Amino acid sequence: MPDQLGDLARTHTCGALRASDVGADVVLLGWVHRVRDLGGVTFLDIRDRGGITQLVVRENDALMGVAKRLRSEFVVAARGIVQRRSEETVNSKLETGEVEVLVRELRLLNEAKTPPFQLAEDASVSEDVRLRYRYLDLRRPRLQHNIGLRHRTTMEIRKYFDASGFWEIETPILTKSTPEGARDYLVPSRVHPGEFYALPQSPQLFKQILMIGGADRYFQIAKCFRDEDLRADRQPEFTQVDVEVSFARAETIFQLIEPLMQRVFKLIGREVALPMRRLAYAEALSRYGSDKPDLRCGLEIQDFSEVFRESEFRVFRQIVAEGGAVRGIVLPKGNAYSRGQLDALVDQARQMGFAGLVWARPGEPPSSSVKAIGEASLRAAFARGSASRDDLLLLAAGGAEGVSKLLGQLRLHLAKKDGLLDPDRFEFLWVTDFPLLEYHAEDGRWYSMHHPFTSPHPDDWDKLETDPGAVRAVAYDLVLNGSEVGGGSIRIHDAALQARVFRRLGISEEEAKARFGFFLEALEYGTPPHGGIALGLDRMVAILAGESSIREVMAFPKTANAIDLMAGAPSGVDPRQLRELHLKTQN
RNA sequence: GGGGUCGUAGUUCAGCUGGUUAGAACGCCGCCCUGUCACGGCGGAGGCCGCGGGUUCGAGUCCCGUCGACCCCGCCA
Repeated sequence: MPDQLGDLARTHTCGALRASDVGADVVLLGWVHRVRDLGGVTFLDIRDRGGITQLVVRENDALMGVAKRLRSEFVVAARGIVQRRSEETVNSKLETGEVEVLVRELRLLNEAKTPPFQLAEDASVSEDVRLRYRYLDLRRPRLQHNIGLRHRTTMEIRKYFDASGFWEIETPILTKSTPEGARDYLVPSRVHPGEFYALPQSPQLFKQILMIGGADRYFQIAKCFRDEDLRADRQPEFTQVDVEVSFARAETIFQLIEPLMQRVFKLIGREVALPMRRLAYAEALSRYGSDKPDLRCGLEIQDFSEVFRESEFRVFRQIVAEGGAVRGIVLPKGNAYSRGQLDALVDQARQMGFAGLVWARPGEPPSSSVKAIGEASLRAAFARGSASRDDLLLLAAGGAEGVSKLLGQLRLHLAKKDGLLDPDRFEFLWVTDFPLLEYHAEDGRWYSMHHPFTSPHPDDWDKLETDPGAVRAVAYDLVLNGSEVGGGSIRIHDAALQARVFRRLGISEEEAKARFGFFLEALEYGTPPHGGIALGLDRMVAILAGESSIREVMAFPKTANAIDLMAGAPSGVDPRQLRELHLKTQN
């Protein structure tokens, strides 16, 4: 039978006591972190969210019997007197290490089974075990820190938006399926046989309708759901800081979000320099081979097409003649790469999808493999790329965009390998002027790159019908260290333009009405110009915490197979539940 | 859907080219210990080597399949 709390009320957390508290009669409550039983005296480290404090239980004390029973992770209440430790016994590793509590009263509030992994050590434990026993992992310093940081981040965000005149408004979790975009999670309706709610992929339409409803400035820390495959930075349910502003231009959003980032990064003691850099999508792609470039390293992609237009190297010449491109990266100090490392790199490139990767070292005569290129062309290429004797030139050829994207991957690979991505640097970037549409050859139609409510750039409206691929959107992503941490746009507020975009997407009037009718109708009742952004809270906090997976900043994440190892979700359900929901499963 | 890494004690790992009784550390259990703080000392328990099949005189080790965790591609308006 465990003891009850009785009249014991916490006076301090386990991280609070200092030399100035000596003599105080205190009550501490927490878990047994570690027991050091020396026979005549027993030291107990007890732990709560605040830290660790050493308790002392001495012989001849009636309490010794209780102390001897204690094991790791038992829950205890201790009342005692704070005493100063002698100089030799001060523990500088503990915040409370100058003092200890001489126990006068000790209650065993609960026993605990031996944990499947040690909490007191910062030992490495495989992730499935951590997830299965998430409540234990949550007691360990890493998650305590990350979850606390997440709280401070959301508080900072709330304070910021409140001070900026925003209202936090909740939007429905049970909503309507809008099958464009990611796969929906569906919720069957009991009351309406054969009909379904969908969980929101984002509160997109609701926040726009809030603008129509005069909310003017809205934000929400919103759970979103997407039934797609997972990654280190993607979970089926995740949290967006969702923002929408009436009468906003893109500039309004940038100037709103930049100081927010500044405030948030102050939480980890970092100054963010403003304004942030901006890069048009097309430039990001050609210079970095990515729409979310990591700017912590240089390694820009350069174009060498002109060098090879007249070259004696047939392969490159032909690709350029056919409208392709020869592009490459100059790797500083790359001359140090051994032949074996270069072979491995070429191999790696093949796996990434490169048809071929040519390397050449300015510092030495051309190896047999690059002789075909010709000395003159090589010299011209080195000059074009300003490659010095210590450098390494890497070249690939093909369709311009494809080659850039592959080189973008290679760039990151090289940067990681050579340790060029300083984890302690934070490079923000706005990527702007995304294309409005992208063509999918499989079904021969255009799709919205962002979503169908994104405003086309006013200068490009007339190309909607004639040259859809060239239409820019007033859309922007916030990129941090190569991670997309936010994305947004100015929306279409004119029903006629919205209809035109739907037509371009091949969505008939009836179809549009069936899917978004409520929204299109609302659009006709005096919609103010508006726009906004959604920030990926999980990714943001992961970066703040220095974690490479968002699972480390979520209290209860799912595995890569979308399973909750602790709760055991998903699971089968009672046949009666299915009947009530008018559902039958196959097989 | 595809590719890769990994799966051995509660945990983290070692286990060679296939060869006696599968090891270590930490944890766990018992005894001893009055100033420890990763306490220490002595003793002990603990293994479906993920699962199924195959090759072999013999499989933790080789092969095939399968399941699970992680990473990547596809997917993620």
